[in-house]
Amino acid sequence: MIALTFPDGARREFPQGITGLDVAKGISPSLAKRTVAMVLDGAIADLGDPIEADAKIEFLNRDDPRALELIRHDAAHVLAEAVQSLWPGTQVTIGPVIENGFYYDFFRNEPFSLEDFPAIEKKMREIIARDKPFTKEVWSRDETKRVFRDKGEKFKVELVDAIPGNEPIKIYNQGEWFDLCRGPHMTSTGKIGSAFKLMKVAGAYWRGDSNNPMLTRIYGTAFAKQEDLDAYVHQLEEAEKRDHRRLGREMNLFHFQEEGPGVVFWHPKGWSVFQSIVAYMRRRLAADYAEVNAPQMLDKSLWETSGHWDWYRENMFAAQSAGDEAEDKRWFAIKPMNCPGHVLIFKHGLRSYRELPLRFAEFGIVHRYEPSGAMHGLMRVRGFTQDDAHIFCTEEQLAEECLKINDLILSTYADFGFESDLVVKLSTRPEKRVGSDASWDHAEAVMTRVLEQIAARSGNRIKTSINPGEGAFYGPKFEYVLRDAIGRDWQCGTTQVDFNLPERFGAFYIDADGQKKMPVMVHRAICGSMERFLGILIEHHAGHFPLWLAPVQAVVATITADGDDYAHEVIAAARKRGLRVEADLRNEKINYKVREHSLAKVPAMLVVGKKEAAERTVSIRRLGSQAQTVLPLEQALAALVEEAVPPDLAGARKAA
RNA sequence: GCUGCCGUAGCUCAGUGGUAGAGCACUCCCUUGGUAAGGGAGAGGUCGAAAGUUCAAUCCUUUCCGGCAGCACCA
Repeated sequence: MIALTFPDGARREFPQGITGLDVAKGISPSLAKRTVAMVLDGAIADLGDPIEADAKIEFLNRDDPRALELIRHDAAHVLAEAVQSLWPGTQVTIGPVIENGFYYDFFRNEPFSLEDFPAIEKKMREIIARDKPFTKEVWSRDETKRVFRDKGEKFKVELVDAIPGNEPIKIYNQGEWFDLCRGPHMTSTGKIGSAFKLMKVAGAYWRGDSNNPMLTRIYGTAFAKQEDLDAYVHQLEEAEKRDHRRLGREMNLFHFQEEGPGVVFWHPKGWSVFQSIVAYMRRRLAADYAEVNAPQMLDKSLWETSGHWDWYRENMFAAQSAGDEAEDKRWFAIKPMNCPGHVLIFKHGLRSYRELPLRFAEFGIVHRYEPSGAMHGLMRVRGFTQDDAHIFCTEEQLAEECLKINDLILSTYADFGFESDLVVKLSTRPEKRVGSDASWDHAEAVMTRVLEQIAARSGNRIKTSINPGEGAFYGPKFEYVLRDAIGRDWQCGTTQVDFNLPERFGAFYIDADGQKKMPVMVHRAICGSMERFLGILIEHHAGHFPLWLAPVQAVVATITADGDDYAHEVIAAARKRGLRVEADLRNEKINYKVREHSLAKVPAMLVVGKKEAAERTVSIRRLGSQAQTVLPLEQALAALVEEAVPPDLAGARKAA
């Protein structure tokens, strides 16, 4: 006999090997009917599994959040069956559940297209309506391979070989169709319900390796209830509305064009926001960093010294004199990183231990030849500005410097409105790397300790994790990940410890004992790429920038031409106070103007007509609100000026 | 880079084997209107580039360039 503990705390004995289904039936037939799976000691299992030992048991119905994964996984199986029944000869591979749904990868000479979706969905509905039970069998390895080989499913045969020897080979049947699968599944296909949808089709490499054949992947999603599916589809539409590429065009911030793949044409308004961010960063750095500027192009030999020519050449641009007659035809590499330049600045002249830590910051523009398929608006470009810095310090100063950087990064994110759901990840030594194991051991030990301190200092508000093998080739790194308003994660900041570059360049300082010593070098970025960070901000705010960032903070719009003189006065007064304002004195109705500036996402409209001119007031309409507030001019401007103070200055003022 | 899809006016998109259209934006005119589109007229395109098929190509074919989705990549 075994003892099962139920969620209400009740404990009952059952014969060993009883199935979850029989336990449920014993309680009530209706429970058995609505249960799709069970949870044994916290792990989801097939309801038909025999229970062999004492456990806590819980029955899941399909509305339980934990069942969502099962619904999606089952839907993936049904998708595969539907595809194979519509296109016999198509090979099935894998079909896992992912964050917002599921996918299934197929091998077929003719790829699928969106036009195939209605037919596939129809077939899926048929299979679900049949409501065949999912039944599990355990097969022998050889048997499994033989069956799949006979069916021409060579990918499945490979999968069987990849299953560790001690694990059973499980086959799930759903009527006639079956699939190799780890499980668990619900009791029958009918439990999937009708709230599913195929989303898109794309290529994907077999087992994620670009040397392998390309498969066709069909993405889908499924929910317990139709309204959940509708809400999800709606959320996707919302995400599309805040796509920074669309907003960048609509708000006239920047553009791209064919002649410059992956490089940004910044328009006046976009550049204004960009410069507001840079100005903010400069203020934050003023106390501790010295800003420098290293050359854009340097002789190839320097990149050989740094190791980039060997390690990073595929991603670099190179340039030489364009003149046919030019004598000097040597190659210059356009910098993909700022670090070598900063090492050279450090190396210029003798450095004393008294100067350390020495912190060089640069808003350096780097160019990287990114794979064409990687480029994506501002998020992934070939030319971008880093808020980069390199810190040269002693071994003893290293941990303290990392913590100092941590404080700077976290407080910066907070100022931009990213305060919760921050994660710091430590990436450790990769397979391809430079430096001795001893120095990696040491660096990782220091950074592991710092990581613990980061978590502790934040009162465990900051989550931490480890990315094994994801470090840079020259050292371990911290990656700072923030979450935007619609729940997407972005890795922005990074702190990297480097014991490679100082050595390659022979950088040293004179220590207190008069001896040469090699400094430790720390690379760090906060926003990462300013372009990308701005892209994130656009999507985070859906284009509704806070006043301190908005390129045009207010538009002064007249009702009729009678207001023109006063409007000029208002604009002059606002500009005098440092506000970025524009005039709209066009011969258009106020409705038209309101609509246009609302679409352009101008935070404030100051409407002036006869009345306002006579009373020396303005009628304020804020973006996103229909309400109008009439205030005396001075008062209105003072409020806007106050609101437009950047968060660091506002914070400093409050502290004072 | 790989797979698939796409490329027509500044933007969003129709369209045809016989060298092009709409709406918005733009310019001008009328209108001076109190908080999300007043009316009229005009201007604007080597139909991504090159080669091929054809009497004839924006349309069919090939290659290249660029973009989108996903994969791989993100040092």
